[in-house]
Amino acid sequence: MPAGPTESADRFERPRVAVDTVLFAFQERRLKTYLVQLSRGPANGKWAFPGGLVRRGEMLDDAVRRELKISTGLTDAYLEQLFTFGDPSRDPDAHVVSVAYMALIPDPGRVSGPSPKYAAGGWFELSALPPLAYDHAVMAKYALKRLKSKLEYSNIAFALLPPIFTFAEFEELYSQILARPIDRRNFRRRILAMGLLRPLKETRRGAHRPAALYSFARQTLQMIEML
Amino acid sequence: MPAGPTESADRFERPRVAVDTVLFAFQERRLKTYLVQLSRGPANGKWAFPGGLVRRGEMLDDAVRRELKISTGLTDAYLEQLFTFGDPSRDPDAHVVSVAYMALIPDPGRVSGPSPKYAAGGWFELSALPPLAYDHAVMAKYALKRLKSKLEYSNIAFALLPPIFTFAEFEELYSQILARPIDRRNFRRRILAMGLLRPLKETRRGAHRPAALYSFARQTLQMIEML
DNA sequence: CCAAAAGTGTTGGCTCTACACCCATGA
DNA sequence: TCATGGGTGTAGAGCCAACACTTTTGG
Repeated sequence: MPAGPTESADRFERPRVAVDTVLFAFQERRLKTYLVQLSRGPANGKWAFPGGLVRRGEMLDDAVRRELKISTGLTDAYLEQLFTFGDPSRDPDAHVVSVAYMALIPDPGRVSGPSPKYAAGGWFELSALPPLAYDHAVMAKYALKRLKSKLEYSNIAFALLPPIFTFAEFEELYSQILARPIDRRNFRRRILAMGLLRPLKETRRGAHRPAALYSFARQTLQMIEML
Repeated sequence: MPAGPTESADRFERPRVAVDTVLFAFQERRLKTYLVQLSRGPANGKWAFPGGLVRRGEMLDDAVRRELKISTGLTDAYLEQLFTFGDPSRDPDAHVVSVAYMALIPDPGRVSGPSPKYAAGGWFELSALPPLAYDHAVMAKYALKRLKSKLEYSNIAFALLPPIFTFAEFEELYSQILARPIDRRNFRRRILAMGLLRPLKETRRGAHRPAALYSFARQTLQMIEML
């Protein structure tokens, strides 16, 4: 005697608490985000950011990490709380208050397929998202806005880049995510002057002139006026 | 046969959702915040920001407005969501996830006493807060930080000032909240150049030279580089 | 030797900061 | 006329944006 959606909703006296995670990675010179395809519920077939209900006694961050592990296999990511969405009609099935997080990782290749809980999972360019469930399109906009603004006044890029990278990769990340061209000379001068990056002695050899390698001076979030 | 705190906590399968509101007003040349004194629960006697549980089917903003009305009689305020606090041990009595809001009003004199739900209520200077319940001291810091930074890149001051004011009052608000001296000439030049304020034709007569009056050009939040 | 990406300086304009005196009024 | 808060201008320094060619390598 399974409960239908409506009856199910009535079983809860209070709003439920969930977390949803907008996971970003920079891959093939593009910012991408990870989505899962729902296989049940009123939004069946639509895509969504991975998320789920918070358990009793669980920290919000722990709930995010748990869901991230289930959906992607990831055990480490930079996490930042974004906003809490509480419109009772955002999920037609029940009153779910969702705390949205942004997660950043340097290497999207490490992500394993989603759990059987979902029909599918994959990376999407932000300009070509499939139809999103609930209010997740709003979350996507909100997350991108936050990421853009943090790029301009913090060293948050460290969470999207591998430990060692070229200056061109660093600059490409900025110009792609901010969606505007960046003056190479001015940008390099400013970044190096503020000591954000640590120049390494090695270079990366490729098809052309070798590129000097850098790593971040600090791997923790620092607020700095950048642009 | 009232339930004790422990038994009460066990009745809920899931975390509960609450809102708490850090209400700011600028009065007597000082930034003040409104606190209520708890008259029951494990934090009995301590002070806290007004708040309460979100009801089923209720928007978060509506819950904030409802609690604000109960605690202060206010029906209008600028509201902004700050952060969601979800540590399960933040309330020793139950797992309560609290969505913190900042509220701004121009006239603290309008606030009426708190509901019988609370032992007392009143305005406090931020430098002299009484012992706060739960994690409300963290909320206070968070709210102040947000207010400071928004003063620097938006016209949010409109929500803390009456419809008509002198430039000296406007400047005093900035220098007090940012806790640093402001160069009167440079500040005035910049603010007027960016068209943030609308000069009125009247002046305010007092004990000394009359002061020109201003109002905000826009009464809605505008993001602008200010300082 | 050619293609492709890496790397490098200067200048003019603009913005920001520092700073001190006169003005208008009521008492 | 005096006390008090209101109101005003300039100059030097520092910062920012615009801008194009040379270098290094692999193929």
